[in-house]
Amino acid sequence: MPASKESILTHLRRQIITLELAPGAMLDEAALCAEFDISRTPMREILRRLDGEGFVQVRENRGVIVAPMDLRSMRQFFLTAPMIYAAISRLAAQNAQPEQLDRLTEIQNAFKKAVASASVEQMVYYNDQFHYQIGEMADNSYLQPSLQRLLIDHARIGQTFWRADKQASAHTPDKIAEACRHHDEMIAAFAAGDEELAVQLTLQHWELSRADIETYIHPDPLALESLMTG
Amino acid sequence: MPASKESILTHLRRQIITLELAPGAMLDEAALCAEFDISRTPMREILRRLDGEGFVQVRENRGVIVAPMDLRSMRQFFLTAPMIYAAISRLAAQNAQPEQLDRLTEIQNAFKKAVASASVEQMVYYNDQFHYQIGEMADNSYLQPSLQRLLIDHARIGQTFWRADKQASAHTPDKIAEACRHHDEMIAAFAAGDEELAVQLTLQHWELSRADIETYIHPDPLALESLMTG
DNA sequence: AAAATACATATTGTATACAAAGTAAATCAC
DNA sequence: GTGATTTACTTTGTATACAATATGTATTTT
Repeated sequence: MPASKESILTHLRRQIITLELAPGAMLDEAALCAEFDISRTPMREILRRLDGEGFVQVRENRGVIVAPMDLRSMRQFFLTAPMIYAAISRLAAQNAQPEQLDRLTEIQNAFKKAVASASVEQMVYYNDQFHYQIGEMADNSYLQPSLQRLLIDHARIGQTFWRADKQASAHTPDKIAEACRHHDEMIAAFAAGDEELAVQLTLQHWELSRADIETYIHPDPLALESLMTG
Repeated sequence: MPASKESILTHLRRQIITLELAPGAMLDEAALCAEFDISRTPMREILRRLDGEGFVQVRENRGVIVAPMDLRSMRQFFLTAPMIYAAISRLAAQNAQPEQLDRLTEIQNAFKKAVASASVEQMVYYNDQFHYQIGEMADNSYLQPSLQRLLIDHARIGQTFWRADKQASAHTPDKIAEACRHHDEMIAAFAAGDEELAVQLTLQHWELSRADIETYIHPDPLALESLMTG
């Protein structure tokens, strides 16, 4: 029985944001057709749609690759993310519908389960879903495409965030627990329609993630020095 | 001889932003195939790509329509456009490459010709190209998709801007001439790398357009009153 | 032996036939 | 006459065969 196109899209998106499919990796059309038991035509349509969403790049006559992650775009990411996230959160606080808040809570519960079971892939996935759902609540078709692109790279760049915590020592505050708390508080802010609080929490949440990524990119200089003098 | 896919894409994009293809209009796959002399497979690929770019909507089993323009999204447009335009302009001032500035000047020259010949469609098209090129100069893959969606609707909503001027009386300042001057000044600001000036000009440019659209949506109340009392 | 060309192979793009889904019209029941 | 159901038809989606393009290998040339 062939898989539905929607399920294949979801599956591939998930593989890409969890780095199961590496940035820049070649996607073999024929292999994917065999894997999901569909013919080339619908599979090609799926790949073009993923291209439109920013997950892959379709290159004329030269196959499809997972969207690459160069350091050059990193700078633009740090510049753009807080701006869009803040704008989206403000709109979400203005426009959130009850059913959407229920869905957000559902996702957050799934996220908490992932944290409890220490499953990095699940954490990455449900965290992404959480922020995607906030985008849905913002209900702004102009900002959504940018948000989606930011979330793809945020999930991939921030991968270390969820992994690194395993090594957290007793005196280090638990980043994941803090991120999780942010989520809960954000849900409350959206439900209350408190724009300012929602934006403030979003920026705190961003800062937590940003700082972690930065230290990963620019490791503690002392550690570097000890390597050189040791 | 069949048309190239790229030329078909350009052609359809242009028809959509100039309103030659009305928002919500059904696109007949078979008719398009015949018109451009290609088979369904590549035409379908073109339509899905236009969907990814926000020009059309592909609805499962129910055909393709030109992206609709509802009043609901209008509000989001007014909210989002200045924010994205300003951010894009700032980045363009930071990152503009000489060849990109040359291209921008070329487009502006074409735009001026369109103004001189009073061709509304050409004005709409080259104005769109002008702002799209600024997006290229900003060199930010995260913001670009949002900009593109804004430009599609800006071109369509703002259509009146270029048309209405024909009726401008002697005492009304010429909006089109002013918009054209903005363009020239923006090019200079980008070339000089003057971020603040670029942003300021962009917001002025936006305000000119915004005010025009607003008066079109909310016509002079006195005129309305005279209709009721007359 | 190194570079360049030509050939073989694999992969991507296109056309078309077939299947499935949706739409509209006509018939039938009430 | 109105509403529901069936049937014909149109449109969309999928599979597959064929064409064009790219890639890698072997052969030739210098």
